[in-house]
Formats: sequence, C-alpha cells, structure tokens
Amino acid sequence: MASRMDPLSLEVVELIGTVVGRYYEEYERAAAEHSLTGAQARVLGLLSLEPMPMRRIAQKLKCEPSNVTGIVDRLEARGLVERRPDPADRRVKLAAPTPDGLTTATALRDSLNFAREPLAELSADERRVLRDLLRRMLGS
Amino acid sequence: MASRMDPLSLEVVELIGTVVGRYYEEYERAAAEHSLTGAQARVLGLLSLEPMPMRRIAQKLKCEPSNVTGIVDRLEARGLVERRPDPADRRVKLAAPTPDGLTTATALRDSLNFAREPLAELSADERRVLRDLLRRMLGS
DNA sequence: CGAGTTACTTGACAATCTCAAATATCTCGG
DNA sequence: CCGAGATATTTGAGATTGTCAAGTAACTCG
Repeated sequence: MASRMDPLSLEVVELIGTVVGRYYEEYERAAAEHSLTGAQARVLGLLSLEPMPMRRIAQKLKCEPSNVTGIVDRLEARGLVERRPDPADRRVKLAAPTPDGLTTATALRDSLNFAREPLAELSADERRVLRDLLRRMLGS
Repeated sequence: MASRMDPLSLEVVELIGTVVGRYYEEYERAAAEHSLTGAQARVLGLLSLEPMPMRRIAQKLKCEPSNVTGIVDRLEARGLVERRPDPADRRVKLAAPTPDGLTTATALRDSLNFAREPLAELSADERRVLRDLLRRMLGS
C-alpha cells in the first residue's frame, strides 16, 4: 500500500509530482508562445528528430493512430509538417517537418526554460549526483 | 539559448522529461483503473485533502472556472463528489468528496505505483540526497 | 440604496482522445 | 498467381477537456 510508504519516499514522490506539474506548465506555455497546443508541439518535436510513419507517432504518444491524423492535419494546414509517401510501402505516410516546421521546433526547444531556472540552483557536482540518481531510478 | 546548455544539464533535463512521461502515464493508468479521467482524478484527489470552492479548484488546476463546472458535474453524477452551500457566502459552492469519493481517492493513491518501483532502486541515503536536491531545485 | 465586483453556470466552439467501420495495400500459404 | 487475412491510414460519432463571452445571483462598500 502506498499509504504505508515511509515518509521520506512519500516526500520524494510529492516533490516529483511538483516537478511534473511545473514541467507540463512550462511546456504548454512554450507551445502556446508559438500558437501550438501541447500535443502539436510534441508531435512536431518528435518529427524534428526524425520523420516517421503516422503509426509510429501514435506509438510514441501512446494514443490511437486515428488521433494522430487530426493532429498532423492541423500541423500540415499550418505548413509545419508534410505527408510524404513511403517508397517501400504505399500504405504508409511519412510525416516530416517542413523547413518552417524545423525552425519552429528549434525555437520551441530554445524557449523551454524549464531547465535553466531550476537547475541554476545546483552546482555542477550536484547536477552530476542528480543525474546519476535519476538514471538509476529510471533503470537506464 | 537552451542549445548552448552544457551537456550535463541537457542530460538532466532529458531525464526529467522521461520522469514526467512515466509519471503521467502511470497517473492516467491509475485513474482509468477507477474509470476516471486524469482531470477527474486530479480534482477528486484535491478535494479528498480538503473541500473547497469551485473557484479554488480552478486556481489549483490553472484553468477557467467554467471548466471545473463540467468536471465536478461528472464526478457528482457518479456520486463521488457533492456541492454544498458555503454558509458564509451564498454565491460559493463548496465541492466535497462523498464517503464513496473518499474511498475512491484513497484507492487511487494506493494504486499509484510510480513511487514504489523506481524509488526501490535507491537506498534511504540516496533518497535523502534526491529529496534535498529536488527541494533546492524547486526552491522550497 | 445602488454601482461595481465576485462566484458560478451556460452555451458555443476548438482540440484531443477513443472506438468502430471503410479503404487501400501488403503478405503469405496453397 | 490468387485470395484470405493482416496492416496503415482515414473517417465519423461521441465523450471529455479546455477557452471565451454572457448571464444570474449574491456580496461589498461608499
């Protein structure tokens, strides 16, 4: 039972919850700055790393493929993304960022302030410790 | 520019992004287990700590009060929450969990496994260090 | 008392999400 | 090679979440 967790672990979970809240808030703010919704920003960010089929976007977002159709539709309508045929399989449509989309994706990454402000509180040594603890927590 | 951030900070941000993703996933899963949406689970969780006016729920969720109306409507329709008059101000409606709502909120907290699994990797000492780093990062 | 503010709801609309069904294409056994 | 079944995407219906503007009721204060 979570209610039997020790107070220390409970506090850590509480703190992580706060981090999650701030991160999301910051992400939505950065997306809105570019007139994008959070979902649109996430898809554009994904595609800026590597074009991919609609289905794979759905897997990354953990949602139904039919949902991705609408999100990519809106990004395409704004000229940030385009659908290309997959030469190897005519069923597949590869979503890829346009030059405009790439620019927006980069600007979006740069305006995601979350990192700077909170991490500035920590020294390099502390950041290393934090990195190692997070790595172990995530089992990487 | 975020792109000029040092590699260490970039990695920490990346790791935090992963934590955020897993936490959200886990939260939605736990909510769905009780046939609740994420938003409904968040409101029920809030109210289980302390009944509060609609307006304050909106402030906590950082959304418009009109949005809260619908979410509380659905929780009320399921008998998990009730609206009570505020004796001090007849404009205000206090949302409070029913006994059923409290039970569900507790079950929800207990089924939120996020904490256990990842934190189990860390010793008590390490958890203390993590707590202190997160506290400082969040400026509490 | 009355003007202005505050709390909540309602209605219209957009975006996100799910599910079921339709279409086009691929794959593989026979 | 052909046809059955699987796969990729889209479409359409419907629920939920979110915004904004307008409406109603109740409070506050000069």
